[in-house]
Amino acid sequence: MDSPNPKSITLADVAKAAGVATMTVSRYLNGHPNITEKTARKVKASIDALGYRPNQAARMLMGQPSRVIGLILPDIANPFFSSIAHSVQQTAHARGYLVWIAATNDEANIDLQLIERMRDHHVDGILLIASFHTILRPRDLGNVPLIALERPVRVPPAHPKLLVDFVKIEDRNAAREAVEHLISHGYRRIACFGLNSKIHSIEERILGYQEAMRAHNLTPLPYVQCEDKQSAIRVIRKLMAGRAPVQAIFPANGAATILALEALDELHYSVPDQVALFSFGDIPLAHVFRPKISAVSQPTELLGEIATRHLLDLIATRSSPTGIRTSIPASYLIRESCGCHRPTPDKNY
Amino acid sequence: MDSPNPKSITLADVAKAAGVATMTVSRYLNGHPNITEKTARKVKASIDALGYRPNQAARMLMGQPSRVIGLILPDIANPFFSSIAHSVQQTAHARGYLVWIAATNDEANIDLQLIERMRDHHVDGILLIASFHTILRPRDLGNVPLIALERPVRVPPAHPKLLVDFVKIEDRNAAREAVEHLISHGYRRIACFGLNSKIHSIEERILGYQEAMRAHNLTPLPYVQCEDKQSAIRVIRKLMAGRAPVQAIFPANGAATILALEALDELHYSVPDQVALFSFGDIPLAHVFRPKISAVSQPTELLGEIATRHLLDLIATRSSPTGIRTSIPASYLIRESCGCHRPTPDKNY
DNA sequence: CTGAAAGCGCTTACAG
DNA sequence: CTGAAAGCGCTTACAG
Repeated sequence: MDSPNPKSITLADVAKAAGVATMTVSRYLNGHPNITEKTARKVKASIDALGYRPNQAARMLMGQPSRVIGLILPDIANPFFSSIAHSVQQTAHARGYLVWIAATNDEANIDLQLIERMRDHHVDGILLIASFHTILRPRDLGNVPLIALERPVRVPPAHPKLLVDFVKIEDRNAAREAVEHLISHGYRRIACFGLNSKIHSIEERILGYQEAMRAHNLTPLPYVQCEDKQSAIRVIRKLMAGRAPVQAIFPANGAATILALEALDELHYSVPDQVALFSFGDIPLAHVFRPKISAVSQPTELLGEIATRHLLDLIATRSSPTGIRTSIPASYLIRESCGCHRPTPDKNY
Repeated sequence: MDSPNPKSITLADVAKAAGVATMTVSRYLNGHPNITEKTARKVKASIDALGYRPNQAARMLMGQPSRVIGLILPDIANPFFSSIAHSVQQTAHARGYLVWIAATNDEANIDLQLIERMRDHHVDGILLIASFHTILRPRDLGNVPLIALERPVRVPPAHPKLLVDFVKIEDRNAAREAVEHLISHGYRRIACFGLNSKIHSIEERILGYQEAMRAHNLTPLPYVQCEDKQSAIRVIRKLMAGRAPVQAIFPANGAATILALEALDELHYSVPDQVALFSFGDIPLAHVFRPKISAVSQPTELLGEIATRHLLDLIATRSSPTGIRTSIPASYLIRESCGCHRPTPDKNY
C-alpha cells in the first residue's frame, strides 16, 4: 500500500477476493485433489483477475522445490560447453525447469563456491562439468542431487561414501577408432597432439590413441603438448623434421585442431599430402576448409539431454545418485584431411 | 531434528551458540555498523563453528536483494551470444552476482515468460537480448531494472512511458567501413548477403552497406537472403551469373559467412580472385582458412561487460533506466579474403 | 550497542 | 471438501 514498490498481490488477497481461506487457494495452486469444481473456478477467477503470481521465496522457505537446476561448467564461450548448455536448457525448459548457468574458468574452488551459492538459493539439483582438480566432499553437497558431466568428480579417499552419477562421451573408443582409421590409410607414424593432458577426457583420448597404435603393432609416440600458436609451431616443426616425419596428426580436441592447422599453414605443410589429420571434435568451417577436416563428432546435445533427464528423474523420484556411469558413443565425419576423398585438383585454383 | 533432511543451521542456532539475540547475528551478517568488536567476534566464531549459511529464501522474502541477475538470450550455442554470456558472467561474478541464463530460441512469448519467472524468483535485474518480435509492456517488468542488449526492445505505442536502456555494437558504422574497404579495392558490384533480415542488427548492417555504396555513387543491390546451404548455393550462383557478376560479397553475420564460403566452394569460385569477401563477424578458423577471412570483429566481451556494469550500477543506486543508448565501436581484421595480402602461390600446394 | 516482537507470503498438520 | 493457526528463517521498526 504505502511501500515504495506497489505491494504485490498475495495469496491472502486472492483468498479474500474469492471468499475462501488462504489454504484453499494454496491447495488449488498445488493441484490438490480435494477441491470442488466450483471453488476451483472461483479461485481461478480471482487469480486471473488480480494477476496473482506466487512468491517463490515464500514457497522455497517452506521447502517447496524451486524448479531450478544449476549448471556449472568451465567456460560458456567454448562451443563444446555452450552446446551442452543449450541442450540442458532445452530439456529442462520442456519439463518446466529453469537453468542457472555459471562458469568456473577451471578454477577448482570456484566450483565449490558455486555449488554452495546454488544450494543457498535452493536449486533442486546440479549438473557439474568439474574444473580440473575439484574434489567434492559429502558436506559440499548436502542433499542436492548432483550429476557430473564430461569430467568425473574426484572424491577424497576418506569419503568413499559419496556417490556421484557420471555421464560422458565415449572418448576412448572414439579416439581409438579415429586413429585406426588413420592407420587404415597406411600411416604408421601418428602423433597425438593437444593442450592440457590432465583433463579426464583428454587422458581417455590419449589412451584410445595408444590402444589403436598398439593393436596394430605401432609404437605410440609420447603425447605432444602445446600451449599457444608459437609452441604449436615449434612442436609441429619438430614432429615433421628428421628422417621419419610424422605422417598423421590426431589433435585431441577442437582447439588443438585449430592450433595444428595454424602451425601447418605457417610451416607450409599441406594436408593431407604431407601430413594427414583427424580432429577429435568438429569445428565450424571444418566442412568448408581445404581440405575438409575429418573429425570425431561429439554428441554434445545428447550428452546434455541425457544428463538433464537423469537429474530431473532423480529429483522427481527423490532418489539419490548411485554412482552410475553412462557413456554415449560418438560418430565420425570422414571428410578429406584424413586422406579420404582426395580432392581432384581444382581448375579454379 | 526429525525431518527427513538433516535440519539446517538457522540464525537462531547461531544466536543461541553466541549467546546473543537473533537480530544481532542478522546485523552482523548485513554489516551493520553499530556492533561491538567483541560481539562481532563471538558471532563470527559461532557462524564458523556451525558452518552457518543464511537461507536466501528467507532473505528474499524480506525483500532483500537476491544478488542474482537474469540473462535472456536467443541461443547459447551461438558463439556470438555465448561470448556475451561469458563476459556477463565474469563481470557479474566479480561483483558478487550470480547470473541466470535462459534461452528463447527467438520465440517472442518465451521472453516474456522467462522475465515473469525470473521476477518470481526475485532477480535483481535482467539483461535481455530480445527475440524477434518481443514487445514489452510496463506490467511485464514491474520494478526490475532491465537492459536490452544488441537488439532493441519494442514498446507498444500506447505505453511510451516504458524506458529501456540499450547497449549495442555499432553495426551500421562497422558495416559501412567494411564495405568501403571493399570499394577501395576497386570492387563496384558488391552484394550484402545473409539470413534473416528482420533482426535489428542485420537491418543496421544493411543500412551501413547501402550508405557506403551510395557514398561512392554505386547502386546498392537488394539484400540477398538465404536460409540454408541449398538456398545459399542457388542465390550465390545467381549473383555470380550473367555478364556483370558480383565482385565482392559482404555476409551480414558469421553464419552467413560460413554459408557463403560453403556455396562458393561448392560452385568452385575462388576467393578473392573471383569474388572477394568481407565477413561481418569473425569466426573460428577464419585466420587459418585459405584465404584468411577478413572480418569485422565484434567486441562481444566489451558489450557484455558494459551492459552488466550498467545494470549492476542501476541496481546499486536503485535508479531506473532512462532510455539511454550506448554503442560500442567494432574493429577490423583485414586479412586476405577482401583482396589484401594476396598470398603468393604456395610451393607446397 | 543490543533485544523482544511482529511480520514477509506461503504451506503443513490438525480439525471439523 | 474447507478452515484457523502455527511456523519456515530471516529482517524491520521500535524500545531500552
